[in-house]
Amino acid sequence: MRKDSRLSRILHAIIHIHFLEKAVTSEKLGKMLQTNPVVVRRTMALLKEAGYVTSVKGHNGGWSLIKPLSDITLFDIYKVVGEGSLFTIGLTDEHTNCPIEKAVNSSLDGVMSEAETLMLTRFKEITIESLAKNFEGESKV
Amino acid sequence: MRKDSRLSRILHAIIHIHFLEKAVTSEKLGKMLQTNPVVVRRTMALLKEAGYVTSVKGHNGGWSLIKPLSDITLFDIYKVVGEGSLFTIGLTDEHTNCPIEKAVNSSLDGVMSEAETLMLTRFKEITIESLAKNFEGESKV
DNA sequence: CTTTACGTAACATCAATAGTTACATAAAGA
DNA sequence: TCTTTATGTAACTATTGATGTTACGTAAAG
Repeated sequence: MRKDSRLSRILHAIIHIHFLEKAVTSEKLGKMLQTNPVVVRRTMALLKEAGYVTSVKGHNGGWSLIKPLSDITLFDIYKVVGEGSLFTIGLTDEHTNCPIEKAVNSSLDGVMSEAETLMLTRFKEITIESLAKNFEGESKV
Repeated sequence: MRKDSRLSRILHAIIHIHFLEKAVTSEKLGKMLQTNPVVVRRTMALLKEAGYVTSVKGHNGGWSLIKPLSDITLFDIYKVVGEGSLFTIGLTDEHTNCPIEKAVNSSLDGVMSEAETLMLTRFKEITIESLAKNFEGESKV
């Protein structure tokens, strides 16, 4: 199944923007992320809507951060990307009348909920700033 | 993203088979699972290959359990379905040279691995028999 | 007024399960 | 032996959402 890499991509982009002095164009971000400028705009639009970045048109335009990375958690960005389930495992018809199916779904759902809670808890503990410090000693751009 | 409901579906099927006296045809299982007999065969073939059920052709044929449900865990069935990642979150190019991307991927991967470990641990703790007992007091077939 | 960038619509691509049709094969039963 | 019942599979199509791409529109700088 094709994966949703928007979370990973946004994090990557936001940290690059953080380390650059000027506004960064979608063109440049596209090269850094190895993707298309339109995809960059589409993805960054989510961040903009959530109030983490601004965009400026025309010469010297591009994307800039509004909030410091220390104020943004992985959970914040996770919410930006959206609500889709975290898991590739799907339950069958959830409005079934079959008690067996209900028991199976309930059990799987319980385990997935527990794992989701764990993940979101971790996401809340991790600031983007801490990610940006995870490669000390290496070239930062 | 389209979900993989094979795990849920196999569990549902295996418990129905358990509660029925005779071998169950793909046709009947299809009705119970609200799907197509071919999809049932395709999915059950995985179970057969792993040695949990047998199939018999011709009159009075169909699917039967080989092992008792108490000997099968949710983890066993999870393995039957296959190795695809549990998460809809994907990492970007994992062979990148960009230290930022590496840090991001590493962090996301850490959280996902922890959650996966939790899930698989739970899966190992849950027998299919326990699922089949989860609806006492209700009609069992 | 030209160039630079974002903003966005519209469409094609991809990936993996699910759904469907069609037919081969094996086993039971008359 | 012939018919019916089932599995076993191949070969498609449908589905779904991110991703990739082309094409314009619009705003801002020079």
